Amino acid sequence: MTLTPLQQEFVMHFGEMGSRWGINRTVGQIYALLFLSSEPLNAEQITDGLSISRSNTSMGLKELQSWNLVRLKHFQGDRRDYFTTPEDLWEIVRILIAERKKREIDPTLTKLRQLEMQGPAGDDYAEARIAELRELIEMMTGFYDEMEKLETERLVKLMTFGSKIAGLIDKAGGALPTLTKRS
Amino acid sequence: MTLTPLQQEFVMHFGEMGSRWGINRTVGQIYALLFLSSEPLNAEQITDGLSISRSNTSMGLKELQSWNLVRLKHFQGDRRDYFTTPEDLWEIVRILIAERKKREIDPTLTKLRQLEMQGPAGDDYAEARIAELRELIEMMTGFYDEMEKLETERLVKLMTFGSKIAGLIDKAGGALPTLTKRS
DNA sequence: CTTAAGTTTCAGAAATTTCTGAAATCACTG
DNA sequence: CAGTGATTTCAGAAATTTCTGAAACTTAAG
Repeated sequence: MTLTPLQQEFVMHFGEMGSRWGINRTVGQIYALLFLSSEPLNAEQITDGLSISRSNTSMGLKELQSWNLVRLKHFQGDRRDYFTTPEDLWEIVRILIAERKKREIDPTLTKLRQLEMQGPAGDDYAEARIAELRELIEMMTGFYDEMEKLETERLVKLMTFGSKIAGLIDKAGGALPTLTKRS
Repeated sequence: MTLTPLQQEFVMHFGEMGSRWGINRTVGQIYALLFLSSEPLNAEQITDGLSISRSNTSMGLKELQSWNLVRLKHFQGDRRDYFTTPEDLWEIVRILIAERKKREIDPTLTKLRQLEMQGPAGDDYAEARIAELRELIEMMTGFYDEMEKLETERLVKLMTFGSKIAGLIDKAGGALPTLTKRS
């Protein structure tokens, strides 16, 4: 299992970006390799394609599975697991956003609500700030839920509207809401 | 500088979430503390509020400044630097998204374009996959650029449209585009 | 039941990241 | 321009994360 120079570069890049994306180098590399492979790969192929230890591959695949980013495949008469990434890139994007929301936002929303439940703490500014943050996050996750429901076709349409968007918003909802604050 | 229990919990939470957000514990804590403080704080107040070393505070503040997440303030007759977070939460959101895009997306887009420039590498599947990924990222960043331009009022309106969004898209852009792929 | 292929777990090694205290730098004041 | 208060830098210590090899586990076949 030798990688082409193109695969090499792509895989290395994903490895380097891994830490910025909240996964580790190996996980990034495994994902990149699967992403570029037209055929599903098994753990051994990944291990030697990336020159890492077999156990590291196993950990990485487990991590990718917990992210829902890989699909399992089997072949007749071969009991090894084979892995792929979803063909449809939009599905990958949806998964990524959903998982990041789950890991990076939901816990904080829960915590903010919990803090508000504890009742007045005698620090009006902090309490107001927390409430405001909670409201903002709720608005954004509400919007996310709506986008999530849209079929890919509609999403693509929305994304390609370009500068038409502003006019659309104005036409749709009547007057602009009154502002209560200025930054 | 003693923190109230509310501040304590909030600060600790941001510290714990820090690593998931791509910053370290201290940076998360410093930010949380500033976020809840109605008054700007100087490095010493932060240092002893969080019981960390003075140099760690300095590093953390530098990091936050590189993220554009804090504002510098000065007082008459006091030459120490005081720090705050922007009052307007929407501004914070905008900054966060812009910075994450810069760190997590732009380098990859650059790399993908560079790989395509290198010309045919004799791996059709990988090449197609890379092109497809590049196109998708371009579409998404194009959409981001549009959203970025919107004033907060319009953004809020869009976000609160809820289920009206789908209908709006259909009405605005004529027929749905034909699909070329199914996942 | 035994064997063997495949996979996962886990304790410690290696690497990386974060944090500290001391020293260096900066910049204002008298 | 010396002195002082504030801040930054930096080398090493501490903590955390990642990676490995060996052992344990799982499952199917003979």
